[in-house]
Amino acid sequence: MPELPEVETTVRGLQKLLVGQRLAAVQVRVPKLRFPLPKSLARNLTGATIESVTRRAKYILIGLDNGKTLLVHLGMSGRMHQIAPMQAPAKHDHLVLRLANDVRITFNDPRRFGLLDLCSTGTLPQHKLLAPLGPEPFSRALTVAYLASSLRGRKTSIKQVLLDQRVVAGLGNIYVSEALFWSGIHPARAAGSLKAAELQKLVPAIQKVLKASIKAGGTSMRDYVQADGAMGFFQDQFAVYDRAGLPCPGCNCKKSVQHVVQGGRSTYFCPKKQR
DNA sequence: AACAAGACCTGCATGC
DNA sequence: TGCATGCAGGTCTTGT
Repeated sequence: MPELPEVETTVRGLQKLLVGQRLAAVQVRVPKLRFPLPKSLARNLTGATIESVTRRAKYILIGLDNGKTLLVHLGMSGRMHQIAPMQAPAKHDHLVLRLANDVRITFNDPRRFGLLDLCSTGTLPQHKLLAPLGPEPFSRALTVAYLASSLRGRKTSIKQVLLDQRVVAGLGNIYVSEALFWSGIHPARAAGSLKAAELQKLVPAIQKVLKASIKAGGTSMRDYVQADGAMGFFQDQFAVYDRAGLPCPGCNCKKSVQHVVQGGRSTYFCPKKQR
């Protein structure tokens, strides 16, 4: 589920709830997510005070005053949000954090593709999962020149290459379809065949789509909610994603949006506007 | 090195 | 009603 906008929205919500608070109790309910949880997780978290909540790609980074950082990835179906103080843990609440002020935060993930890990804050950049990540979409490092050199010679479709977190960090299946639509690029084009003029449209299109979604609180299709439990509303602004057979913005014809499968994943596009 | 396919999970919608 | 099937916002691992 969660791509950059959903993770960013979650981070912003968690910042308000967590920063400056001490972790009074940490309950690990299901120890096996994508990887087995570190055995020392609860021990290292309990009693620590949260100094920061930030994001790198689709990872949530929770910085503690004991020199450790909790790394959270939401996988396909994960969420982190507040639950009522007396409420019993729900199914798939794998980790429950109780703060000294009695606020409780759960990590809930039915499919368990998510992960939790603990890392020394000082060596965070070298973490095995963070080190290979490409530039953040809103950073100066994401330039037309960078993309041109990353895509050069690649025969894989631009759709699949943009899902590669080593190329650009944070895009997922929804926002790649949306960004390609707004840049007028056909998703099946070989990545290496894109012209500089097209990359010049792609970079701002990526930023525009992500920014609009963050503003809408992310996309809520089935699982996702913000940290305070509220839904996101970007699904109401989809140009093409999940809209097979419907008109795209700017096409007069009904049925302009096509659905194809690339690398086993759904892609949506308008064959009239995307070449 | 680049690329494709398989693997990991649960839940839900669909169709028989 | 039950059951089988396919699909879902991710990404690591394995094999060609």
